[in-house]
Amino acid sequence: MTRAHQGNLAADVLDRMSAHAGAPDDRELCPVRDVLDRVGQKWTILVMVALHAGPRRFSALHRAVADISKRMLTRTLRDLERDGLILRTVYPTKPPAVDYTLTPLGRSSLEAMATLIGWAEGHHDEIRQARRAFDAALSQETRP
Amino acid sequence: MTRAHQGNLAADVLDRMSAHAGAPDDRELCPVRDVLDRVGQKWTILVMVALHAGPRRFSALHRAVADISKRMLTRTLRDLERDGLILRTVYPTKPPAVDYTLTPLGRSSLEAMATLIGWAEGHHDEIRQARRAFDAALSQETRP
DNA sequence: CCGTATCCGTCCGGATACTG
DNA sequence: CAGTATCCGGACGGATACGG
Repeated sequence: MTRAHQGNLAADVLDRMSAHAGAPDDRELCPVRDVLDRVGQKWTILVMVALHAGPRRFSALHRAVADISKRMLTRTLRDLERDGLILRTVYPTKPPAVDYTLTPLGRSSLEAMATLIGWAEGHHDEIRQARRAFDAALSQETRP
Repeated sequence: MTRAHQGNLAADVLDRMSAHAGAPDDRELCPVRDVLDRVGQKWTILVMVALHAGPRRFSALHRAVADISKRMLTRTLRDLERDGLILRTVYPTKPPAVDYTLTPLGRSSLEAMATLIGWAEGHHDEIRQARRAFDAALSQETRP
């Protein structure tokens, strides 16, 4: 009775969610909103993944993520640091160097995300196919 | 060599992501963006969870999610239908009735989401604590 | 090197009113 | 009942320029 095995854990979580599903979840009360909003932010995942292999400096991250602006990289890193998912270290050299590392909390969150990422990879084709079918059906009823 | 066991699967996914991390992921190429953008949408998860227990009608969903507007409920349902995650069925009664059901694809995606939801529940306190610490440290250096 | 400051367009999403 | 139509504020996020 310590811990359900993989298969039923999901159902367990979902059942608990169904219970208080209609609550006015004002972020303080709803962990799901709080966490998933962050995950949904445009750059969060990419930055976390870039950090997965080890500590990275600001400029290294800027190169790794490629099409992120400095502004958005800074904002994303600040948010993650504030949530305790990454650690920011400043070395008082000249010019100063800064690096970012995943905390244990950050690593565990990344592993939770990996489940979803894996699902995305595995089912992306099905989704794209469903979309094409939907769009095709739509344009046929509009202009027969 | 067929398939890694649970623990290493996450690392496996992440390693593959690290590889092509800097690609100009224009949605067609990057399943991660594609799927996670949807997950990050404000109402997606709540609606999916509401559907978890079984088929629901439009008005039932409207009550279940509580503070969603009809406009946003409609949009969310359309998006999910387009992606093949839910199925919309119209009964030509008078007035018409419509219900929504998770497809097998939708159910499997919900289970992937449940991992993240579970993580969120388990670590929300740590995050809130990290935030308080961060904010406290910030206001001290600004006004000592 | 590592950011902050400022400006500004875009789009998400809420409120409201109307329809078959 | 199950939506669509329209309006609109505000947040998200990019470009650019500047600072320690």
